[in-house]
Amino acid sequence: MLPYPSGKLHMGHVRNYSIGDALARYMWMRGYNVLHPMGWDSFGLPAENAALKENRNPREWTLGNIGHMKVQMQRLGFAFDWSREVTTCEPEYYRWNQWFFLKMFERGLAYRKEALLNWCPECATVLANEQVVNGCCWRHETTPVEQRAMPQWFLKTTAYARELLEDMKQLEGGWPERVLAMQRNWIGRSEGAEIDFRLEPAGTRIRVFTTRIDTIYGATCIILAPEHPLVDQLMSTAEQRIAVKEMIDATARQETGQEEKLGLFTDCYAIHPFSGARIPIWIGNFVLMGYGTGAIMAVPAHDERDFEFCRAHGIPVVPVIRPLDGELADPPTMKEPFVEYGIVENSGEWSGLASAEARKKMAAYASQHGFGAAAITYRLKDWGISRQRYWGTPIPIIYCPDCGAVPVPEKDLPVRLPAGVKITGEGRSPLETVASFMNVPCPKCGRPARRESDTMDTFVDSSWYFYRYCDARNHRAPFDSATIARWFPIDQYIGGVEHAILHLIYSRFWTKVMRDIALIRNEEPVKRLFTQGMVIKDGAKMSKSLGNVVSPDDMVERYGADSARMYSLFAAPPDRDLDWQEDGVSGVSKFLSRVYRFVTRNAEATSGSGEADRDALRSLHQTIQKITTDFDSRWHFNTSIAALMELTNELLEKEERLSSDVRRSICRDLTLLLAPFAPYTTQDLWETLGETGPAFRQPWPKFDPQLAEQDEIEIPVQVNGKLRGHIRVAPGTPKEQLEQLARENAKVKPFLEGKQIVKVITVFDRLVNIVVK
RNA sequence: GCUGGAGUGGCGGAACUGGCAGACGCACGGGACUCAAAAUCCCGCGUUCUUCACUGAACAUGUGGGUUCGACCCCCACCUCCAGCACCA
Repeated sequence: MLPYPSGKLHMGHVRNYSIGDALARYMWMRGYNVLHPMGWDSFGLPAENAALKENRNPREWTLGNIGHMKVQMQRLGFAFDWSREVTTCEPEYYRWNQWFFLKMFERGLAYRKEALLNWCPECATVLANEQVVNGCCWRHETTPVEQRAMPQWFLKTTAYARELLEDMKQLEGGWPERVLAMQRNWIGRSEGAEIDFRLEPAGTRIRVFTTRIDTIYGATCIILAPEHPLVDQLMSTAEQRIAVKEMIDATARQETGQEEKLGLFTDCYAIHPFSGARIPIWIGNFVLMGYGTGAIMAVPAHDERDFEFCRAHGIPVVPVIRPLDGELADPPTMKEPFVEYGIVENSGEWSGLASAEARKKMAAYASQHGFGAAAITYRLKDWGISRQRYWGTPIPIIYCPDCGAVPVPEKDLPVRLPAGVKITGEGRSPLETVASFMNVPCPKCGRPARRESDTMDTFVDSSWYFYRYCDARNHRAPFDSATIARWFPIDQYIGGVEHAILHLIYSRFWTKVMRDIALIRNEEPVKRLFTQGMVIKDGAKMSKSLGNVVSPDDMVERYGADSARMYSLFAAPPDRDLDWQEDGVSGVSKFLSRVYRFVTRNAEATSGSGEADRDALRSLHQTIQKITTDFDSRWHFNTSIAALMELTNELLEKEERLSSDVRRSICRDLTLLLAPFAPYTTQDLWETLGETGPAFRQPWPKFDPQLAEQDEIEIPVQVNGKLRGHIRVAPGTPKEQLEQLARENAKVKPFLEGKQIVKVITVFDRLVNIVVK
């Protein structure tokens, strides 16, 4: 066995794949043709960092790892079509990643700019936003990340912000509400207005974004983010600049949730565009450069943060919104701002209007007079895809001293990763040190130029791997459009909720871009999404970074692949978190052994009375119905498996009294019912039964309602809603008769004596409830 | 604070459309087989009371109300836990 780091594939993955695999097998048995792309994370951070530590060539190492992971998955018996496997770390996949990048570059959807990046001094590398936890590196929880300014490539996801948000309507019902909520929140649309304040006396405009233009007469100062471009101009002395720098540093040191609102006065003033008043310009650390315009108008009377800031720095509070059921607040006695809508007051000609109306009219006025307009702002930011890493798709750009950033011509794709690169861990892109890679002639003018040394984020790979899977060996295009039209959008996607705002936004974005370049016609990649719960171990999510993983290999060793897989489905419904308690696996293992023994000893002709045949067949068909329903509607595989256990228990009890023919036919159906969950056991049994071919390609057992029908049912009898007895009747017994039998029942009678029967509620075939007084 | 979700035995969980609460499994206790152990099989297993016993009763689905013949399920208020976002103007 190859060596590999702790649990590359762990029970969290196994659970995820077991759900998809069970469903795929079931769909096959129901006669569907199923394409089943499986993604797994085998590239990127953990692999590269581990390699870095051991100072080995990441390519060999990672490929070995992928190979091992594949072995693990094959050992676990996932019915994935390996011939279509998409390996995203091969030059052919790079080619198409680069091809997409060039298409986006042509359309202005890929651009380069200087940006602040998260930097972990411990790892000596950059981190993506999502890898920063509480201001620290996710791998070094006590090491705060630093910010480093670096030029980097962005994909313009913001160009699709509106569409990504609006198209979520198409996903409603098919996607879990919490994922939609997270995406809505992440995209963060807010409707308001942008307003220009003139700087006095220079006349430079400061643009602010507000959702509450109706409160603008209450604006008592302007606050700029410390990183705002105007700050340099307004804070011209050395002391002032040092003060700004200190503010930025102090803010960086603060812990999340305990921020203090720091402020600096600029000694400058701006002119209020509505009232003409002269208001001071401040710098505040709570104003974010990354949202809106990086500058706000502070309305302390009607915004909590502004209130806190202005009170702390002695800036006046001017109430201009009157509550619908109250009076305009009195500044000296105000304890908190009034943040709701109300009636506008002290606002010139706008006084007396309702907030909602004032918002519209004031924005229109600003627009007419050229100092503002209604505006919509999104929280979503463009996707920074540059990584200073060896392992990834090289960004196909060449920097020429004369021509600037020149895209690599399509005919020269793919740009391959050079071999034999030493990973130094110094935090610069490893490719930078490879002269043969870096130095190339400019594609435009032919003079010496240098390649881009960064590689792409691995989320680029996962954004479209499932498209490629449908046509994995295509060398002329990323995939064939007609093939995609046949398979897309994906009917059912299954994954962890941790992808809600990463992979699942990126792949939606990628789909929209591909649609716009006429490669595909579907607008969304995934019609229905299922998010399985996490696997919890020792109170925390099972994950590589936390090191609390349970290796599937150990489980396979001890209980077998089928038991490990089945337990991951049995222990909890798939959408709920699963607390990993290893003790439970033995129960599933015992169950499989019982089935195995039952089927193998009944595979050949046996003898038996046959008096229990009817009952056994009834239970079998009730089970078929139950599992079929579970698959078709709600995927509660835990109850499906429980039903199979119940059936097996009953069959073992009745075994002696079953005829040979019935035993054999039940063995056949039982084996098939187990096929989606326990592939190895099933296949073994299938062959033991003298059958050939894969069990999971057999037709799913057919439910026969006549065989499932009960001859006699037990109906509960209640008195005043309390259970007092049961009556046994044939199904379909008329209500009158049920009522009669209920009254005469020996258990029930004592509760009726001396009482007056008010009424009797009889639910056909279900229940009788006698109401007495 | 906002958003989404969850609270049922010692534990994981079941109860599908408002109709027998605790399926199935784990753990535990008792027994059979065995020199012994493992494996396997059988029985018991919410709490309290009641009966010598068979049995029977009351109370139980986070808390408090409500609707209903009947509520784990629907409505109102609250508590706790988990997850995500969080100075978003």
